[in-house]
Amino acid sequence: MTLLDDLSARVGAAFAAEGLEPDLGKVRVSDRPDLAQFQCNGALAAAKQQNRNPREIAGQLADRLQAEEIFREVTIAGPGFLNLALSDAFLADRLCSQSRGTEAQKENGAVWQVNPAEKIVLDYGGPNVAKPLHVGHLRAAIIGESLKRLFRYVGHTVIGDVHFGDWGLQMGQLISELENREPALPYFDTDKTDGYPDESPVTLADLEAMYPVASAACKTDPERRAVAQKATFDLQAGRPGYRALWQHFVAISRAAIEAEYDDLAVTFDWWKGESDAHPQIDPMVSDLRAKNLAEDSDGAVIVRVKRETDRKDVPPVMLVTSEGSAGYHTTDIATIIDRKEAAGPDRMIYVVDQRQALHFEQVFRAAHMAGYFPETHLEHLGFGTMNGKDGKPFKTREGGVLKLRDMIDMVTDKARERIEASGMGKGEEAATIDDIAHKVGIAALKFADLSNPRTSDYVFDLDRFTAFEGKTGPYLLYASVRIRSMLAKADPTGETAQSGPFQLAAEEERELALSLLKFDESLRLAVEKRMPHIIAEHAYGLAQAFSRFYTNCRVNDEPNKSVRASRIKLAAAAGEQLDQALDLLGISVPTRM
RNA sequence: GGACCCGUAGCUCAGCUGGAUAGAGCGCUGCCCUCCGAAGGCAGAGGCCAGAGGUUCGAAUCCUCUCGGGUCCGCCA
Repeated sequence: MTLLDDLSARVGAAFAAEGLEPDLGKVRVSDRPDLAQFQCNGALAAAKQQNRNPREIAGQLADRLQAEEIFREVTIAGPGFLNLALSDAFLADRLCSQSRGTEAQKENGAVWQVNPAEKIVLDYGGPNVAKPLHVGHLRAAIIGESLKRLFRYVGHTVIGDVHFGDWGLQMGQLISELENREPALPYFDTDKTDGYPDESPVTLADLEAMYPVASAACKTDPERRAVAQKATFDLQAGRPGYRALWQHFVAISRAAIEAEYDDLAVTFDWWKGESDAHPQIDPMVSDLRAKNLAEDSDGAVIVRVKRETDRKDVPPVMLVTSEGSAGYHTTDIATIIDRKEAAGPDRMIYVVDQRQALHFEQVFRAAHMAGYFPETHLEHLGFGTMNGKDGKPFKTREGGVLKLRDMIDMVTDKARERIEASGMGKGEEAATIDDIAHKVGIAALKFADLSNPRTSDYVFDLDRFTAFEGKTGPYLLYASVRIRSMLAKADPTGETAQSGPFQLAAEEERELALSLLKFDESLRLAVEKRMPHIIAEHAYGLAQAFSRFYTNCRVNDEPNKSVRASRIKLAAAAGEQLDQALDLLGISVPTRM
């Protein structure tokens, strides 16, 4: 139970005792920290329902609550707000059990656990063979990785799936492009059915160069397009040479893409591709026909998913095009079947650009109608675009799409500049500096992204993101590193933090304790709303609370031994929770800066 | 044409299941380093919450309309 749930239950009980609805006792963090720590506005609603004076109701509630030991002070204010302050003993006790809990639950969870726990397939990839990752993949990766960690931390089982684009027309385009360039290769010899070379005939650079050429040619030249379609068809039908070639393409692309994701500290459990769903497609189309859900229309096969209650136009799902190929609706529905068979999950969640919202709605409806998976357990979590300073989706100076690799280099270089300018890392080896610069750069990028609500667009601003001051990733890393370095000096053995009670006498100690205790509520909100920025906010608020504490409370040279021990414990708890929060955002902290 | 999202401080953005004096970061002004690394701390200036109506004891938040910006709307995925 989170702290707010606990308080709400207690206040709700007071409402019930007054013959009022207990739900009205909902407690939240006060929006007037100068007046109270927490507040409850339920007396106003109760007064409305019963046509009574809100201040009178609030007064009766306050009398009841004041009798409870956990409240230091319960007052009424304004039209009937209940203002609550908790006793220091309760805060200390609660903090103590939270710290113990964190210690004891390291393996299986957090200060707050979901109930019931689910098995979730989380899709946050979507890279394609032969196409380097670009900024469009960045947000899915960053947000998805964070959600994966959050879900796991609170008890869910999560399978992260990259959903590799390894199957469509692009494959035929690449195969036919290579056939044009090097027709003598054994893969194109129709008499041959096995014994192909183990070594790929092309490098990653070749592949990445071939794709745009092939793609452009197919757009302008119908003949080229027909050849590519034929190659796609043959590949899918199992032509041995094409299959062997395809495996090379997939393998070299995957290695490159996986390395880039690694750079972002983003990992996947499954590297399944669209090809894995392919065997499901034909039976699925037959099944949909048998269920009278699929119908012919203009030479194509479609599934109508529009509903009477729709206010907007929901076009049908394009199952098979008039050219006879499966579209991406089809692949996505087949993937649902494949995932269900492979893992039997309770839920499937897609972290994909907001602009795909209609697509997923169509797919989910079709899957639901066919009885493949309940629509209520299929979620599309859309996200906004990362824009340039002109407010339009981020482009390079030349107007092209920025590769992720270049983006990472850009932030890393900037981070290195900042580190050198600030005199950090002096005396460190070059390799260490490189590691720090990389971590700082990635933290800058990730925190800037995750501190915005998932659904919002935001503006990419390199200087702002990489600053060591303010609400940035580098600042939080710095805060974490400094807490650790301070503790190493004050409490080299780490023993102090293990024993002794928390003593909360100074206002800053109390505020830091409160900030630490709000973590559970942030976790719950972040998980329920699927919004990592709530954790980012919490991490920053915690760092601020720590700064105030550290500015105003002596630690190392505090003469009173038990006060000193308590403060060391507080600092250790803050450091630990800050690192935990950063980890949930997918941000790794360097040991030194 | 239809549907959805968004207009909050000079800038970048929170807050939106209605509640007290609308918050944060950057930038700006003035103070503050005898814990550890000034990362910051304290004080301050800066807002008709796009505009107009409506519901309500109470609206940045809910409803309607207007203006401005963005996105999507069956055969590429």
